[in-house]
Amino acid sequence: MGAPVRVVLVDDHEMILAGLQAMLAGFAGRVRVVGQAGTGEEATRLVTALRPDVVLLDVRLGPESGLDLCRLLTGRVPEARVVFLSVYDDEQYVFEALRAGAGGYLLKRVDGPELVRRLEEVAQGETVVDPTLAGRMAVTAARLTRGEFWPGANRGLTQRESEVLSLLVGGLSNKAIAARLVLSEETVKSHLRALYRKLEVADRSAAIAVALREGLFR
Amino acid sequence: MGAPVRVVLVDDHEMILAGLQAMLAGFAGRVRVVGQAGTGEEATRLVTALRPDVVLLDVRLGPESGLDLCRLLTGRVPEARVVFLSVYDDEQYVFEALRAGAGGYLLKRVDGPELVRRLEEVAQGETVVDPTLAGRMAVTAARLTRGEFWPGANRGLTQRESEVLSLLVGGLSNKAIAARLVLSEETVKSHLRALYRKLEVADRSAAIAVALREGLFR
DNA sequence: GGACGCGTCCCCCGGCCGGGGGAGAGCGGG
DNA sequence: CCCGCTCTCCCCCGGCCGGGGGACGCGTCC
Repeated sequence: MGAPVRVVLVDDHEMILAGLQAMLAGFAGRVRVVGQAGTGEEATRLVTALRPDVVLLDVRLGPESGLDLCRLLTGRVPEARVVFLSVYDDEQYVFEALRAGAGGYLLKRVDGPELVRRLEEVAQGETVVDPTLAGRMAVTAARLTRGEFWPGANRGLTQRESEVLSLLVGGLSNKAIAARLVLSEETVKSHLRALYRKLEVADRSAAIAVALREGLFR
Repeated sequence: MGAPVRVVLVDDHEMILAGLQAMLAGFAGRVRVVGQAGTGEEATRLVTALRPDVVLLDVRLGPESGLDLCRLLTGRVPEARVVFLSVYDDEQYVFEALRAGAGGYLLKRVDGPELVRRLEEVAQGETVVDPTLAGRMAVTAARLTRGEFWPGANRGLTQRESEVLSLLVGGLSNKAIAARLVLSEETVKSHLRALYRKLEVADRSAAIAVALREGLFR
């Protein structure tokens, strides 16, 4: 079995941190919490200093994005595996998390023994995804991984437009896209108008159809 | 919670059958083994007669193929969900199993409580895949699912609804769909409302996204 | 410095869309 | 024979969406 898995917890809710500590307390031989942080900045300092095996990270970190933090951490400390802990059981989130370099995506309803098992697996290089989500994803997966990261340039799409398009393909409304990208709805509409012109379509559903046909999505 | 999940066990090893029976014996209120079979022929007879919620199936059935049996069973008794139980933790097998209409793929190292939980999930329509496998699959994915059928996942769409959906996926507006099918626009809207309910989405773009994800377009 | 592209945000307006009610016809099974 | 399902069509209404105008700051390139 070897040494216990060294874990850093990151969540902006004190309660969650305490809960996780309690949950993991009974498994001292297998998992050891070596630090906890409430903000991205704290987390970055801790992780670079402690170089843990796993970082357990909430997707929403107050105003900050857990995804951005994940990208930062995996870039800076590649041997530390980032596992998201979230309440959102949406496949879309999982894909974004994995694309951001995450080593796992678990739902907050896991219990202690399962969490410990997952942490051990992830420390050994496995990628762990909540089983219910993973089941659905197994069927979806092929399509989404077929394209590369940002091949939107085929139609002269800008970076931002590609991002908007990928969310559009995910079936999100203008409002939802705005929320996801932290933008005004008007800005999203503005990008969409440009998108429709470039894709030579009249509305969002046709845009989705074209994007999928030409593989412009993510 | 409702009635216990009715399960039929299929394996060519007497020992495995006995083991499963013993494992599930302690959960009589949640899972009930209503039959067991050692061959594909036996299994087919049992399943068509008993119409269980779940069929727990070994991938290797002596000389016979569990996959073929799965295809047969899902074709003949669509409401019964087939879950494979295997020792092979190879992604390839999982994809083949899902393509054959399976509702799940678990490894023989599951313990009682987890197996029971999985059986309940699968009976409720979830697709369950062993977490370690599923994690890998999420990243590696594969090319196997491209445009394949998925018997278990038809959302009870009527003929007409499917036609409307396929045009919807093509990016057509209500008016265009009406013209193509020689219908009133109101009729199209009526079909769409039913479609949104069945796909559990709020609008056309989300419907397109779901349809493409789940491959229920024609 | 000026032109240009990009990203952000704002206004107005008309039309399409989604949700809530229906209704009537046909068809098959209990 | 009636029930349930499917398919067809209707009205109203509120909200979302798409298209037309912009504006401003920020970089880059010449």
